[in-house]
Amino acid sequence: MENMINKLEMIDTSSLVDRVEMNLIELLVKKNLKVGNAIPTEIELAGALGVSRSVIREALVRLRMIGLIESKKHRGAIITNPDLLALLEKRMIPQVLDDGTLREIFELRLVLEIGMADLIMERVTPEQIAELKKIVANEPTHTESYQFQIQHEITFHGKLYEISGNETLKKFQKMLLPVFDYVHKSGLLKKDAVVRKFVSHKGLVDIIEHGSAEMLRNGMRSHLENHFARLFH
Amino acid sequence: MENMINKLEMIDTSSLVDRVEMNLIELLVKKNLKVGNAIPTEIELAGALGVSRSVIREALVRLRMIGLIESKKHRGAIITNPDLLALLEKRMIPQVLDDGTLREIFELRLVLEIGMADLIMERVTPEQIAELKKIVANEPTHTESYQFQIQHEITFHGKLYEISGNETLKKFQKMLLPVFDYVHKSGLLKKDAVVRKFVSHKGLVDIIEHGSAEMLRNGMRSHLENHFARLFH
DNA sequence: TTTTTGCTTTATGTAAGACATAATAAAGAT
DNA sequence: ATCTTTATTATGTCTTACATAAAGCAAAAA
Repeated sequence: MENMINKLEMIDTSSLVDRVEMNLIELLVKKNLKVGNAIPTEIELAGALGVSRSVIREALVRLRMIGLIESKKHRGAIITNPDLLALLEKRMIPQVLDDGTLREIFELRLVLEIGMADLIMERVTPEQIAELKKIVANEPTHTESYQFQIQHEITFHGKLYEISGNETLKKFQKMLLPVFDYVHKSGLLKKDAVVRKFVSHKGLVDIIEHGSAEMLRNGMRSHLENHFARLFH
Repeated sequence: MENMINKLEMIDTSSLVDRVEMNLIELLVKKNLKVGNAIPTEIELAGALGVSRSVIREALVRLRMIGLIESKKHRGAIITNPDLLALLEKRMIPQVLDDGTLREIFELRLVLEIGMADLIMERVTPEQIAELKKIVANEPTHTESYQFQIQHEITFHGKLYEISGNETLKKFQKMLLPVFDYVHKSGLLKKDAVVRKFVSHKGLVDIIEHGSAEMLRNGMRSHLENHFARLFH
């Protein structure tokens, strides 16, 4: 009895749209279509695959949602260079993420900022160093509003992402921003963490100008110490 | 003339589905629905919003694609906790990503692995160290097949992601795997890089067992030196 | 009583046809 | 040649209809 059941294979329970979706992705990949190329009209696809237009439409909506195509109203769709993260951004609604995930995303930021030291040191230009100096010159004092201090943090660290020269990384950061704001405001992290300053923004700039990647990694780790402390205890 | 144009407001060019989509997201967020709660049927939603079922369906497809809801066939949809990266995974089709993005994603891996040193050192357990030792004990020699060596790389580094205790991070790695494979096989990176071994897997395990986060960061950076060299020259 | 089988209900999956509308191209007017 | 009008076309939206899978329930079988 048991072994009889085990012999049975899962039967394909995918819907028509599921198969059409796969079919279309395959088509796009196989045909090696370039960015900007138009894809056939809904009616043509429906005819070619022998399904109704509603099925095609639904499959196309999916492709659009995963960023494979871009639809122009009343004009059809074209292949697009998937902006990997623009879409993720839509899903980044802190209110609907559970606490564990929010925490993990917060960790991810720390990981990224420490890990990108090599990219920064390799690619930073003198102009960018000047810009960084200008930013830290306007560093807010402790007496200024919380919101203003946060904004300054974002400006400084955002600049670092920019210097990394990795667009994907930068988009990632942009996407994570609302989460940080939310995590800070919510009670997710222990509020009563020590607010000691370790390596300051200015210290980081000094390292970028005169130091090494290794020094920057360690400096950044120290700079983020408060955050780590709040995560680990 | 100019100031006249500036006074004009962008007119709303969104489609009905666009608005219904926003409406539904708002509904879900506002009602503070919990994971697992069912949402009204398509017909009810169509009635309530005064639009046709097809519009509702299309909006629901979008919500499903961004992971806000999960549909059970013929039974309706329920709220779900969005798996941030499951969707991204679908878009990770190396063939449709342009070279620049592929390169950036490759960099991202290096950034992550260096940056996650602190998470590893904070959370690694004695059992996990034992597992790591087992993995490096089976290290393939240079004479074994390329594919086998790659597989071993994945096993080892995958374990590190696991030890980091950050599920989001781990999913991220899983998602990036096909890209690495592709990047290696394509001519995107200079093939003739020095294939010198710096810190070995075994060296990393030693650090994890007896060293510090700082040492692990530096060790990992050294371990990945070949990759960096190929990126930076 | 327990288990199996079949029925009914319900919501979604799929189809087909119709018309509205916006973007573009073609034709016509100046 | 430039501007305006008019087709043309593909998508956007609506409607209706029917097929089908899931779930619960009732009837039948053990």
